[in-house]
Amino acid sequence: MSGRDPAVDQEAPTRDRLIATAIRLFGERGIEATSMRALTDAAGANIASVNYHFRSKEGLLRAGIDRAMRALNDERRRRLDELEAAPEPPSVADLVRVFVEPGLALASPRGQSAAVARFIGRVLSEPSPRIRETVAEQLYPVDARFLAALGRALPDRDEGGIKFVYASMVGLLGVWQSGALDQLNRAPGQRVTPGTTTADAERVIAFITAGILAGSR
Amino acid sequence: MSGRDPAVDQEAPTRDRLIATAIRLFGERGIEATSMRALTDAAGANIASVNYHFRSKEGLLRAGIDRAMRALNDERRRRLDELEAAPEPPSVADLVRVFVEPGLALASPRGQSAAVARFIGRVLSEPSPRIRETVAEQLYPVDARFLAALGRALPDRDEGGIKFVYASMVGLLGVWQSGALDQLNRAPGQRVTPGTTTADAERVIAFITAGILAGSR
DNA sequence: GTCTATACGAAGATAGAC
DNA sequence: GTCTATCTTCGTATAGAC
Repeated sequence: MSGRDPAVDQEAPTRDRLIATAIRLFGERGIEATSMRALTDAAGANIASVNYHFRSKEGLLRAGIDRAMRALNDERRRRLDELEAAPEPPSVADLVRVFVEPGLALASPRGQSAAVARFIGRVLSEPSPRIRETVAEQLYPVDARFLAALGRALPDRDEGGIKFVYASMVGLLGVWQSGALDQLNRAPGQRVTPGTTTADAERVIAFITAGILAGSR
Repeated sequence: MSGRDPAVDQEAPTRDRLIATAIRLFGERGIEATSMRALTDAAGANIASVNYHFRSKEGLLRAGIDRAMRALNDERRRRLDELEAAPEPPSVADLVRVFVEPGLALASPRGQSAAVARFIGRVLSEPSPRIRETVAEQLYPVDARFLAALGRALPDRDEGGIKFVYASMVGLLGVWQSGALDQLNRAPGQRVTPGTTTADAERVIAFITAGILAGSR
């Protein structure tokens, strides 16, 4: 494992190169499977730079979560603002679309979108309580707004019911983002199908919308 | 970390004690977070016994997946047999129930059910290709039967559509089994709510059933 | 303020004695 | 089958150069 990652801007400061490389490699290979030596090598940085800038591998991971999820959640908030500026209140289908689309069609300046999406999907399924805490902190401002909007769109549900359907949406989106199901239903040894395409977005939105609406009619 | 796990039968052979302890500790603490030294200590075995019986930590994990998922999938197949013995063909709701209920209400002789469910949820979100392969092998015989049954219940869908809804069901169940969403929507610092209860099973079934049926009407 | 060379303890894996 | 000793690689810490 030697040589730099050509997708990383070598002119950027070390700190930024480390975060960009972390999102890419954690997304592509997995977090545990990526050693700090391979990561700093790909970023063109010294092994000790991680400790200097982030204190630990987990600190670098948190910085990656911050960067990747902040952009995503800013976009979600922006689109929710638009939706709520309209005269009629948003439907459940509208809310699901606004939450899911930015996740499935991540726009990234350096074309890292697939790796970023996988990174977020992986982070959402991390068992470590500290990572979960970081994710929850990033998601909390968005959580609050979507839960309120869902509550208005589904006045017959209690708080537990709203939280349940919101968590199901977040979880299912994370599953698709992580590509965890790409290997499902293959005969043993058969090769893996590509991954979620943007064409699948409509199916994901339809599935989640119907799931949320279940029981209201 | 010293002392044996009281829940593990000390009379059982070393190999079985290791598998039982692995399912329990991997489920409770996470796979990466469980060291082989701590695991063998809890199982009352020597550190080298893992290498002898399973060649590696991953080999032990695979044995745990085999044991935990085989019981689950046997139960699914048994209930699917019952369903298909009836005169009228099973509905989508029936199929979802048969697949989801054994996952959410795992019956275990030693009351390890919660740990087993979390173990399976974690395994389903493992990024390692070799673990995914093992899971896919275990799931494949069940996959084939459920996909066929879903195809019969939804004659208007093509193969891709059937695979999509099946994968969504597997993924969403895994999310709930892993408890990954317990921490969602808490103010930062707030304590974590318990976990999925059996009472939630009906909501999960309703959500998935509606999601699968979306687009057929 | 940044970055590098180097060292330390713990992890998983393994060889060979018993 | 089981155990001790040992190997490599991991994440992390520190001293000091620029």
